[in-house]
Amino acid sequence: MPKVGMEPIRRRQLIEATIASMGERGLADTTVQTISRGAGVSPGIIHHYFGGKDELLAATMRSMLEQLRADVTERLAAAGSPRARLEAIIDCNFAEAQFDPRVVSAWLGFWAQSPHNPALARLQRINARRLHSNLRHSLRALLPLERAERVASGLAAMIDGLWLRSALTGAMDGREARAVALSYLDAELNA
Amino acid sequence: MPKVGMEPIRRRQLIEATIASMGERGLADTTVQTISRGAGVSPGIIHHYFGGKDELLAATMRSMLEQLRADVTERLAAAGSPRARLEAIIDCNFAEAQFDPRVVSAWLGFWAQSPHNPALARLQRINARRLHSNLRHSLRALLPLERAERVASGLAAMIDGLWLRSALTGAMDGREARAVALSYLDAELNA
Amino acid sequence: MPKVGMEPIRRRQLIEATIASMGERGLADTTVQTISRGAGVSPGIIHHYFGGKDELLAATMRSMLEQLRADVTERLAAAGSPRARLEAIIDCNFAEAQFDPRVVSAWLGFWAQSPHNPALARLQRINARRLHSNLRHSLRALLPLERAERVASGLAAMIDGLWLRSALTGAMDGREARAVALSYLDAELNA
Amino acid sequence: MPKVGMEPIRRRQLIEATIASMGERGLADTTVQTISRGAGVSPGIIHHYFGGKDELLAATMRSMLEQLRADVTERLAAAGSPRARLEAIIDCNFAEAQFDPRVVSAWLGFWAQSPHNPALARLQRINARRLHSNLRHSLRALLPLERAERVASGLAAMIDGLWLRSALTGAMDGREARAVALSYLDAELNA
DNA sequence: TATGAATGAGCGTTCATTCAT
DNA sequence: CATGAATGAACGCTCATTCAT
Repeated sequence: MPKVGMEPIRRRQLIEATIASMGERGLADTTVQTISRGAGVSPGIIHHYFGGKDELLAATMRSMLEQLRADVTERLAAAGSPRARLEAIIDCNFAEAQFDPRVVSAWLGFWAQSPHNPALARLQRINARRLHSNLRHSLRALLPLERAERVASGLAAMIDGLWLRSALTGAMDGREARAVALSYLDAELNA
Repeated sequence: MPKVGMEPIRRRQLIEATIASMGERGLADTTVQTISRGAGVSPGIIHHYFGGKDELLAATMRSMLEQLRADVTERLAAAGSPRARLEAIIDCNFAEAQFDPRVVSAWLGFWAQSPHNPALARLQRINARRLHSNLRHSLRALLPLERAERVASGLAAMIDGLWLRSALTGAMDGREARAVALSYLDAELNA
Repeated sequence: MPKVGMEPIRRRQLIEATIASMGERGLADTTVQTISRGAGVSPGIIHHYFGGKDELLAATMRSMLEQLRADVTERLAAAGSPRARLEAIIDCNFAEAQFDPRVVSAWLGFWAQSPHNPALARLQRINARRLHSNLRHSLRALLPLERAERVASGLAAMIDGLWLRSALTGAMDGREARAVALSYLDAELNA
Repeated sequence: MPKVGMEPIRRRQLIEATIASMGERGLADTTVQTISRGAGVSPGIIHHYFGGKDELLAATMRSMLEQLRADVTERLAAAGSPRARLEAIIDCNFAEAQFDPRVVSAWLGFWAQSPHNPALARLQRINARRLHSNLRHSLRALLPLERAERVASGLAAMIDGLWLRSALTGAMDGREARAVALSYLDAELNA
């Protein structure tokens, strides 16, 4: 019998190595070699388990999205009020795991590539819609429709923007980002 | 009989072609060939005028930053109050020229690359600081120090985030983005 | 409890799958994977039973030659005259099993490879000699030496050429090929 | 001004090197490296002038076909009778240049690959039709329709078969091949 | 000033083969 | 007896860069 059950282990290893390489070098300089070397395996294994580099990149993005989605779902279930739900969403997006510089840098690479790669664009669109829809749903209980829409767009943009600036400047951690976003939310709710 | 005075013309041509290629294909698929073909010149000319691809990319980013900086400077000079200055900054960032999808997409590429390219990182840092500093300076006249800092960070993040989402989803134009940002500003000023 | 007596079954399976793959894809695109998938077994099994791809290819060619040789031997034994013997040789070479497009296409691949592969070249040479010798032996009873040699060469070339054109154009079946070859034979015998 | 007029020189160089490599190693072991090394240029040049290996292979086959076609056209123009025309066709196919072992070996590679490569198949089909049509046209003046068809098929097959056996066994030169083919022709004409 | 021919390192991918199970 | 995970060399190809003209 062959060595069995390696598939999920190898897939996880390779996805982690992809995030690490994107964080260190950026997407442009992330090659099959840098990934496989980082995972301690041979380059050929990527094609064995993912069929090619593109599919590994898509799987990596899917994995990152899924982790975020699972976090949000769990925290939303425990939230008792619209305000608490909004706070939960913000908290999840700025949780330490999501604010890991390597993860944020990987996001940045996917963002830049997605307008030119249908598979990534699709994932990106799904995520953007989910964030906006989650925000709008909770805001609807607290604000009139039009303002709820606007604040949902603003909060979504601010979340992405805070991530972005953290990737670019490194001059902000999750706690600060959270404070800025909550300050915005409260200002709009109290306006 | 050599043509003289071609340098500024060629440099501008090549920078425009770089933005166009980055908008159409993304940074990853922008090559010396796509740029030179877009400019209607030979690949060798890039090295003649810029020394190499990297320097052309940096020059392109510099050019985009300079256009934005010039815009802001001009508009700030005409603004009579702190509130008007803040509005001018927001207006400039969401002016039509800055919101051109090709330009936004080029920005996205530079953002993704800059953590791994010192020349781009330097330019990016200067721009981020200028935006933050401009915002903070005007906000200081309207808010206490700590809140001014926080709102400056929030507004800067929101501006970048709105650009980002416009590049990724195309579902927002400059006018809407401006409204969202101004709504945030007013909410914080009135809080 | 190991399965015993699998060897001849597996070897036959793999040889059949090799012919099928060469017929469908050509030798150049026939890989250990296409063969093993076609046989419904794992790639490793080829090395278990044949030691490697090259030896499987040689075994496949040997198998095809042997089938032809056995056919010819049987038909020659039943032939009562030199003319009948020549007809038997032609018949065997254009029998339906030999004219199967997959088989002809496999032959074509071996022909192209054999000048650069000693094992295949050896098999090819043995076969070419056997055909020529069988033809010459029967022709010697009907023609003077020099003409017998020449017609043997001509018939051998025509047999291979008719196979070849059937592989390349598919515009000829065994019956037609047989008629062309017999027409040649009779023309030379009656000249 | 750039080094100019290199294109036809380089294309010819690379086509010659392709034939040489196919003759020495066979199509299967002919790589971009073996070709470019044989031509004394860098591997990248193949993509510069031909776009890729496949197009170089097709251009090589085209070049070989064109040489044969030009030969035949010239010789046919000088032939005064149907018999002389047939002889001219046979002569051209067994001319020394066409019987060069490297050229014959290259043909063999193309034959084996053409059923699986539309571009090669098209060229091969055109050539097969031209040969058959040339033969039939001249034979029509000497034989009834049905026999003319049959002998055309037979002669075409024999020409290919003699080439093939010369590639496989090396035991025949153009002069002998010519004699065998003419013997067949005369036998059929006198039958 | 400008060309485009030419290079060669490095890319993603394929594949025959090995081997622990 | 049989698997399929894993390797690593070699493939076709891309691309920034150089340079003779």
